[in-house]
Amino acid sequence: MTNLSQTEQRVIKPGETLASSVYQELHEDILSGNLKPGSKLRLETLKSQYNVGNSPLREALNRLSANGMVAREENKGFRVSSASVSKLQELIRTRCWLEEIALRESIKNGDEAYDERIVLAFHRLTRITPNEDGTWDSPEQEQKHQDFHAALLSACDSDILLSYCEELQEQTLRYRKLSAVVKYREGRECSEHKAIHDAVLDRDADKAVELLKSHYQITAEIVIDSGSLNQ
Amino acid sequence: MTNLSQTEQRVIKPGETLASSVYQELHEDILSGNLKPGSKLRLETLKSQYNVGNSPLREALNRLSANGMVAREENKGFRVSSASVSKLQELIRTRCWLEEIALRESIKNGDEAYDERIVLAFHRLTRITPNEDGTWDSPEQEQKHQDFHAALLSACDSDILLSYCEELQEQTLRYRKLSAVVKYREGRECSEHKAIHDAVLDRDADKAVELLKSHYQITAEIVIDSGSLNQ
DNA sequence: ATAAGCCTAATTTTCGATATTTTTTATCTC
DNA sequence: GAGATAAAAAATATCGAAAATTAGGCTTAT
Repeated sequence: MTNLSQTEQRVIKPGETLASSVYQELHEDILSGNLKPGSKLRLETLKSQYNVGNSPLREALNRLSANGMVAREENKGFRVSSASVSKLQELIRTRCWLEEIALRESIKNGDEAYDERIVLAFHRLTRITPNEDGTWDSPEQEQKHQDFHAALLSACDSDILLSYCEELQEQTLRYRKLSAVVKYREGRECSEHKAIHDAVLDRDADKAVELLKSHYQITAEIVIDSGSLNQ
Repeated sequence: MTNLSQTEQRVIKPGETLASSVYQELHEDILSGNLKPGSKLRLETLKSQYNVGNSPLREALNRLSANGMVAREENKGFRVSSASVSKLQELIRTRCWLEEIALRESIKNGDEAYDERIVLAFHRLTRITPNEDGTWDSPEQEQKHQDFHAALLSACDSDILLSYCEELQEQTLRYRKLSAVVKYREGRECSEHKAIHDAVLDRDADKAVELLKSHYQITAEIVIDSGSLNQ
């Protein structure tokens, strides 16, 4: 286990709690792959690594197990939830179903402000610049990518559905990071986003849905083909 | 606050933990309405009422807040999540979307075993008998009702989707119990179930979906019309 | 050899007490 | 009196140690 997001000096923002801070750190370390799928999360180890006591740690782990990042087994503690090809396929399938609904609803309900959110988010996404080494991934760029996809669904008026979509988005991100396919697939991905952008602004729901779904499926296939998953 | 599911003598089954036991008790008391929507959940109070310490209680509350039964606010503790007409409407709308998918998938994938599960669950549902006072609600009967609806979706091969459906089902149950509309709407409800049963066995997905959705919408309207919710 | 039972070490779970934060109450000023 | 400020009270969040559970190794009997 390499160095985690080392908490040299923890800063707890007002209105935050130690537990939520640890939650975020664990969340990042799972997404980034510092904590590998299936690996045991021993409390003593984590306590010293994250420099916290028992209660906030347990609280964070319980919250993580709620959204599928961590698996809990009674009296046997916690472990990072495992990853497999079949789980990824189920994840993508479900994500396509749910986002189709959210996208159709958004296109149906979307007003001028909705269009503007999409245009703006897309603009920011196209403005991202590559790193020195030619790769495209960085936290800021990943955030803009997420923001664009969130904007697409932002006129769906079911917060419940949106929260499920967000959960699935995070799970997907973990797989992408595991396989080091975070790299922004420059040309291809950019044109895919543009096509979705156009279809939504045209209020062409069928086309937008098809484009979005294949966008996810292509990404998933790349992850699978990278061969970093078992089964 | 009336008497909760008083833990005269707590029995912790093997492979269970105190936290999960308290989780179940709290869950029941929220569903049953003993703990009212929006009411504050003071730790000291709960500790003495459920006769447990700090850690298992917090653990249970955190788990409950994950599936929407309890709302958590940093540094301000927990409260039973509030209930309103608009929330119920969002809930039902989302539930219809998700169960439509799960039902269509089930009908598509369903094999002989699937049909048998439905027939069996339906048979058990029709065999329920009224209480002495003519009402129809009891834990066992409610369980059979749940089992029938679960059977309808049981050939959908996305566990993720099914877990979301289950979450929404529990939320819906809370509303039904709040409004005391648990009472099995004898004739009407029974024939609705029969119609769904038939459509599914006929593999008529469109019809089955329509029937299921209106089944949920009718129930929701009854709850709303009962006038026990604000807004 | 193999399986069952016991013992010890490692780990998770729980408790009681302490620290921190929020809410209430009382006081002061304008 | 209204509004702001500060102390007091209440409630939440956290810690460190005790209790309970599980896992692995050892012995013993078949």
